[in-house]
Amino acid sequence: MESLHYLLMKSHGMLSHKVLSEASKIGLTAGQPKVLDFLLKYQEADQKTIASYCEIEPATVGSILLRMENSGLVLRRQKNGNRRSLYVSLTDSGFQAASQMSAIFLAAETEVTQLLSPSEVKNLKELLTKICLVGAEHEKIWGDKDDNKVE
Amino acid sequence: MESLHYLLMKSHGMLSHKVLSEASKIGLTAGQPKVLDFLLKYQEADQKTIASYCEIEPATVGSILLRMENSGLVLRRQKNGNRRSLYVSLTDSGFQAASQMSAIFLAAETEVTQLLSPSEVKNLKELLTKICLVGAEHEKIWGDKDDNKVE
DNA sequence: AATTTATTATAATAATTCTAATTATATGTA
DNA sequence: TACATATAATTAGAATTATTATAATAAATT
Repeated sequence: MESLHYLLMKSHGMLSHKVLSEASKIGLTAGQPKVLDFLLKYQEADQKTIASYCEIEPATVGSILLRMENSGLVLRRQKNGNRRSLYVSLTDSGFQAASQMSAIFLAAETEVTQLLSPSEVKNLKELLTKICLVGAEHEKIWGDKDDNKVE
Repeated sequence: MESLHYLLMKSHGMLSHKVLSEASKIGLTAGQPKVLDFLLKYQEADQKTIASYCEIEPATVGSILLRMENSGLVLRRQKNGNRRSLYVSLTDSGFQAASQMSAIFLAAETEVTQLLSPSEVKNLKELLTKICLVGAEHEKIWGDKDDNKVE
């Protein structure tokens, strides 16, 4: 039996490669799909929250968002007189790209889980969710923004 | 329920961050732990095989191995008169580093699975293995099945 | 044997990400 | 208010990764 590290590296790598291959066809670069995924789900957030969700550094999110802003996918603006945080949201063009990505995510997930039954997929997601909860204790993302979308 | 893509990104990211944080303390950079993991398990291989295992591009493996060779972790040499493939193996120093990494992998896995029972961890690994098998069909590492889907 | 095709690695370049330090802003406290 | 501390984003520079093209070699075909 392979190590968990290997299995996660490989599973994530396979899914991610499929996603990025499709994403590049609609002009998106590597860091952008996960940001679009977040914004489609949560509408808007400051950059620090996006960094935490995407498991990348705040400075990296900054450079990704700069490119996305330049290509018209997102807006960054201040909110409620807070001049320290920048709130990020999708433009119409960004919403369109995010919707396309959503379909791409789904197709890639279907492909990599082709050997699993629906109940196994559900089981897998529940187990992975328990791993994510360990990190969530530090980050407090889960729980205050609750999305009850069903599969 | 979050998407599989998100759950894999987050789980892998959490585990990977813990691993890399420890790896940097023993002088290893981001790409090196997974290569050491492979070599500890399989002793030696050509660069293409390592790339496939690590889910990264062959050219990227080349640059990772160049750095590892320069820092004395691996050897690259020809084998059986084949001057096209380079066979990579661990030096003593590389074996030592790989052993340290092995303990680090284990500790990180234990930490991120702290909310799972042993049987749940086993279950999780089995499900992830089924995902990895889909990729193996294309890569013919673990066996050959003909696949009608081509991109 | 000679030619063609496929494979493996490398080089050069570009893009991405990370680390550390900096700037600006907000919050807390005397 | 003044000051210290904490927070959010950015900048600069280094390191890493991916992409594309090329060289060398092996294998296959004629």
